[in-house]
Amino acid sequence: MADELRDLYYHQPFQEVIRHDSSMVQNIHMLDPSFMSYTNEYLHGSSGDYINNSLGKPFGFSTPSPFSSIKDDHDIIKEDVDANININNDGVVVGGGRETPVTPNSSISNSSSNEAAGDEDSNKKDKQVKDESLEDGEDAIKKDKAKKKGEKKQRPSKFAFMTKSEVDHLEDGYRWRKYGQKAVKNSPYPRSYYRCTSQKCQVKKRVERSYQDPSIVITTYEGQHNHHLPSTLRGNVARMLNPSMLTQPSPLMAPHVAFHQEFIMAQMPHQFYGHANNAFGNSPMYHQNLTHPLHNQQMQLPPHDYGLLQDMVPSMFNLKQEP
DNA sequence: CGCGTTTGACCTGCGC
DNA sequence: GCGCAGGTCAAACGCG
Repeated sequence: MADELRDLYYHQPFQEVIRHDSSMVQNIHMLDPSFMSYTNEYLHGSSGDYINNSLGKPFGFSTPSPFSSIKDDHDIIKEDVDANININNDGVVVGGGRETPVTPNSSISNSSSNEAAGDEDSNKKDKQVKDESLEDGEDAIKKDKAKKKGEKKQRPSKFAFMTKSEVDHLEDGYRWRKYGQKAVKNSPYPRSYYRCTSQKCQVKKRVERSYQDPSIVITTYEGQHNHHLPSTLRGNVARMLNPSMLTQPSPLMAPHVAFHQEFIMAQMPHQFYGHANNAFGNSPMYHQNLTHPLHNQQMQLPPHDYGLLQDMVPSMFNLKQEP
């Protein structure tokens, strides 16, 4: 891809998304999956994870996908079939018997190759393999190899978004324990690895700063929480549902943090914030924040795309209670 | 003392 | 097989 083109695609998603009073968090934007693929390749060299998990199309563009040079769309579709998600030629994600329309502006990066249960399973498998190898060296290794031969290692569900923030580790309501930090190739900024501190919860997240725009933090969630928000934080989240919070932020939470958390959770797909997300059902603020950035972006699009926004918002964010 | 961070070592997957 | 890069582990440490 030509360098100018890269720059164009890189900057496109961040055009005037949302402004907040706080200078700390100026805008938040969910990553379009293919954009995430692109940024990761762009930022860190070829990264199979994200490319393989690509869905949909990049911001601000209709067909054809400008990222086809990175990976053939058909390949992407094939891989996402495995993930119980498919994409038709109009960029509509189809999966699990439901259709979720995704506009070219769709910014959710949900690379769900398997759900959290699978994630947990794969983690357990990994541990099991380790344990076995400790118990019985050669046999375990043989078993392991046989497993690997027969089945591809499943990737856990991932969900990435970008945030313009001065803070690296963004408050999102859950408690995280940092378990690693690595230098990122071609970037002066390290990548941090966090794990949910709740027992038996296997959710992880990676946090890194874009070296192209150091004000942008790229957060990638992996897995699904199997527990509710910590109660103290949940109280704050509930408080944020009150539109008056716009002028009266929670005293326990800095305005930018409160805003940030609410925004993240409102945008996050249900599967990633299963329990907590329900709280945002019909919050006026919730809609205000959601439609705003998309609307702004939509201004650059052909009129027919605007209709998709109406389809997308309810399907993505109308948080239905699971039976 | 409990909890979270830091950091070097180690493991794993992938491309050549 | 080798080297590289990403990801994880776990001991040491800091903090409240």
